Amino acid sequence: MITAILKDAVVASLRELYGQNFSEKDFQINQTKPEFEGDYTVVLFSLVKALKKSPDAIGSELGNHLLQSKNSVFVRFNIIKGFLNLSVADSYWIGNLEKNYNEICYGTKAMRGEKVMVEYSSPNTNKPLHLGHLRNNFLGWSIAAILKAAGYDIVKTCIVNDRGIHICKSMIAWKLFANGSTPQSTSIKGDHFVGDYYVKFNNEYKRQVAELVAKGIKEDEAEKEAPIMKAAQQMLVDWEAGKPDVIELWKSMNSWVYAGFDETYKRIGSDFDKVYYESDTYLLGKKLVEDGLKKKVFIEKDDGSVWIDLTADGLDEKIVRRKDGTAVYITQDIGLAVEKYEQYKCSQSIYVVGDEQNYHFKVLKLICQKLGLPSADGIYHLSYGMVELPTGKMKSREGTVVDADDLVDEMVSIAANHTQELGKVKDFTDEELKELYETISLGALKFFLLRVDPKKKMIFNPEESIDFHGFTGPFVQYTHARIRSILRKEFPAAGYKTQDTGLLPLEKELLITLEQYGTIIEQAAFEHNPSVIATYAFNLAKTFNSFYTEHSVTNAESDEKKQLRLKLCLFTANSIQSAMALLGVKVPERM
RNA sequence: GGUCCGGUAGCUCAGUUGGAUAGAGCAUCAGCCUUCUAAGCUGAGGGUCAUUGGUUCGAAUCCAAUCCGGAUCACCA
Repeated sequence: MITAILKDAVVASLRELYGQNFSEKDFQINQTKPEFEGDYTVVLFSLVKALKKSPDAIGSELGNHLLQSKNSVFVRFNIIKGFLNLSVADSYWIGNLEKNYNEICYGTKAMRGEKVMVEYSSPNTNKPLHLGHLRNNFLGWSIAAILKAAGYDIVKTCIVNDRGIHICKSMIAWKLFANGSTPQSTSIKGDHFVGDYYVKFNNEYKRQVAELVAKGIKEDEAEKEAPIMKAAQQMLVDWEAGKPDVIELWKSMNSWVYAGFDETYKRIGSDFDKVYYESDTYLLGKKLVEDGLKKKVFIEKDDGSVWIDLTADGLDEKIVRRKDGTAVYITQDIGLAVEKYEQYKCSQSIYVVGDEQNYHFKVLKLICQKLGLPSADGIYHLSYGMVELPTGKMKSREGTVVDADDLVDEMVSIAANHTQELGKVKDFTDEELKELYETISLGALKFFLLRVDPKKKMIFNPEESIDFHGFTGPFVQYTHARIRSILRKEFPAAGYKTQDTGLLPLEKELLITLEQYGTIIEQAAFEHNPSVIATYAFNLAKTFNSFYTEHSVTNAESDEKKQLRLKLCLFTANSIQSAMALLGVKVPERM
């Protein structure tokens, strides 16, 4: 890659010129700003002190030396105010084109034999998926794809929170209000069906609390005493005791939810290599508490509860076992971390979980380290910000949650309307149209959620539907479709070797952008950040569109140019397709 | 209160191992379809990078203080 070549060349030149050893970190390489001549720039200021020379003197000596070095790919240079601007030979860019224009794996790294686990999605089984889950799912899936492209073996997992008081609430409400109805009998998608009973529980609960308060009972007292809440708590006890009718109801309600989730997962493209269920894992970690006590990492208090003191690390005391001997959330996670490690031996274990749990994962990693677990150092919390509405956080109690299925449906219908208005695919069959609408609408949605830095919370305004113009998925998809349209007319001729005939500015700009793809994948993988890929795909499409309006491909000035541009088209289309695939976005042949 | 994260154009976001005149998209305005798909292209306007001070050749970027917003600090998960 050119930036790596340049860095090495500068280090070598500095050594030969001045007899001093510098490293890549002692100077900076930038892409040259468009208003100056050149392709890449060496910033000279940082070398001034060590060399005791003016930036201009270093620049001219370094520039000349770089040009004269053996096999140099640099052909010209100029120095402006301490910046050494270098021009790269056209033959370099054309060489990269020739080598990779139809290389499907372009930009990806060789497998390095290292396994990484990505846990994402992790839903509760008492309500359907919402917009926040979509961000989680798209992020997790994309990070897995990016790391795979960067040469890691990937294990995708999901932990299903299928037990606890939340699911008991849905179960109680179903028993009280459903009269035996089911998703089948009501034709409601299973996860929504169960979610509706969760809502019914809360409504009834609120009513009962209000009733008790009206009778003169204090509010916090009423919240504990409401019969429906007591029933839910009793149900949790019965569940843990394995009471057959409770278990049976729990199984069937969960199975309804899974059927609903599967439908959504299939539609949005989420998949997992291994699914863990909390009902299987919630007892894990108890043995580790014993070990921790022996190692004196944990301390037992008088009431029998077990704690870890993390105040020395700037955190608080944290409970790891209740006084009744039961495990808490963090204990399960310690246990599951060990189980995962024993099963897969991954060197890194990524948890895609919202930033509200930053503290939890800090504690988790620290405890695992103190216990000396081999899995500890590989724990990485990929923390992402909440998706908020312009009015603030989404709240299920206030009915401001954006439902995932509804949102996808709405996007599909917008995509359908828009496509029909444009009328470019009138010859498509119904089947093809349906597929196209899914491709465009999910492309818009995924791109929208992934183009923002995961760490940052983001605002979604349901009033303004997600755009199809500008920095969006459909923009990139459209560019791809346009290119494929050219390639259907004509394809690069076999065995035609492109000559170095002088590249036009837009041709070169496109080649430079294409050359950066490998570096971009590395960066996205290193940062665990799909937005790097989204930005790149957009820039590539934008650059191509400028080229496209300025220069004709099939009616190029010469055969020579036509072949060059056909290869450029194929190279760009392949790269767009590949980059978008890393985001989980498909690109259509026509739209 | 402790800890952590954020504040960049009217809106949504890039840019933060310190580098050239702070960039995109949307929205607004002005142009471009007899030529490979106008979901496109070209251009214009729009900024006290929250505030103040410091570090230095150079600060949106680093440091300190302040203001504003958010998360978290459960014998919930």
